[in-house]
Amino acid sequence: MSDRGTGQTPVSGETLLFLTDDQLRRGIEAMFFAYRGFTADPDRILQEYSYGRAHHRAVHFIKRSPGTTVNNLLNILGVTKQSLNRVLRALIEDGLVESRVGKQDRRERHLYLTEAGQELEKELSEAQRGRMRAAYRDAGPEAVAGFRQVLEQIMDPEMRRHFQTFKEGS
Amino acid sequence: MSDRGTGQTPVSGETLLFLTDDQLRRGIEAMFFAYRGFTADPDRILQEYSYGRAHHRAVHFIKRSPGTTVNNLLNILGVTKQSLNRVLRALIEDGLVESRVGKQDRRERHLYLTEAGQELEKELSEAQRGRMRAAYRDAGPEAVAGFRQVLEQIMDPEMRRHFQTFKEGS
DNA sequence: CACTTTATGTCAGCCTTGTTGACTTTCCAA
DNA sequence: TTGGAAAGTCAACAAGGCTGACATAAAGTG
Repeated sequence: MSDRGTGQTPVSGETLLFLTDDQLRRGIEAMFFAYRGFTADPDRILQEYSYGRAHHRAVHFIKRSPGTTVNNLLNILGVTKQSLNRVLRALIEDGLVESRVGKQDRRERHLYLTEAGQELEKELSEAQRGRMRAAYRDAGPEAVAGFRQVLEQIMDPEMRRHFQTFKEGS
Repeated sequence: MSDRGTGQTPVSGETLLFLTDDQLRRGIEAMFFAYRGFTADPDRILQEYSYGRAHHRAVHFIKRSPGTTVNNLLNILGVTKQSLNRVLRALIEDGLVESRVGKQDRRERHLYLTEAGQELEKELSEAQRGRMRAAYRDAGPEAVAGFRQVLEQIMDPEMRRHFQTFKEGS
């Protein structure tokens, strides 16, 4: 151990070794490689339907919060309305998503998955969950708790808010 | 299948509750939101230089393995040579990366960061490490161990090979 | 009622970063 | 000497980000 990297200085306690630049770099690379795996299975399925990750994200969060408004989705996904609209238009035209005018506020559009949309969502999420389930099982419950804990800390506060909102809500 | 279709059904042992569809969904969303945070700081810096994430990735792995070949980088990054070439060309033209003809095999190009390249890399990685360090510190060493363990399981076997190669190498 | 704000949609155009395909040059190795 | 691997280039294209401008309808406000 000793040095490693450039910015190493002796640390006070041995317990802080996990904060060295080298450990952090490994964490960064783990995130990079893991994210590729994380998206690989849905990506393959999406290709068959000529959709992309953007469609997957929209479908996922509509499934998660049926009746969500366009604006809400915009905030969660962190893209422009033009970008999201392109994706939603395709999903609506293809009959996967239904857009209903709001009852209280008729300016709003509430988004729902159709039967076909539910099916695609199921196919995508089952593929993605399959990999996650295997990873969780191999790593064990304590590792999973740590995994979730660190991920939550990595988020921007605003994203964390979205994440935690989902946690409680339903 | 029994459970984990749509909702929750009793599982065999209480320890398996972390494998429910809902827990998996939370993990999936955590990955999504965390990855956004993970890339946010470097993205901001890159914008100032009119570079993108692709440039960051190239710079990161050249820093990690100085003298690596284009082909090696291609395998790690998982993109086409045309795509990587565009990025490398820009970095070379801007004087951040140096491409040296191989001595044994003169077809190969070995890639190195120049002084300027080192500087950009440092700026980017310090920003990214800063967030990771804070997350690690808040979560603690045991959580970090779990985090890394799960991420490694999520990777494709080939990516895991790359990741582990880096782990040992140097 | 008039005015403003909000939610949404849409058009046009731009950028990055990925793709495929075709082709060339270099040069190692059988 | 010839085949093929490594690298680079050119062209064309697509997804999915972005900005800016503008339209519409509905809600809110004075």
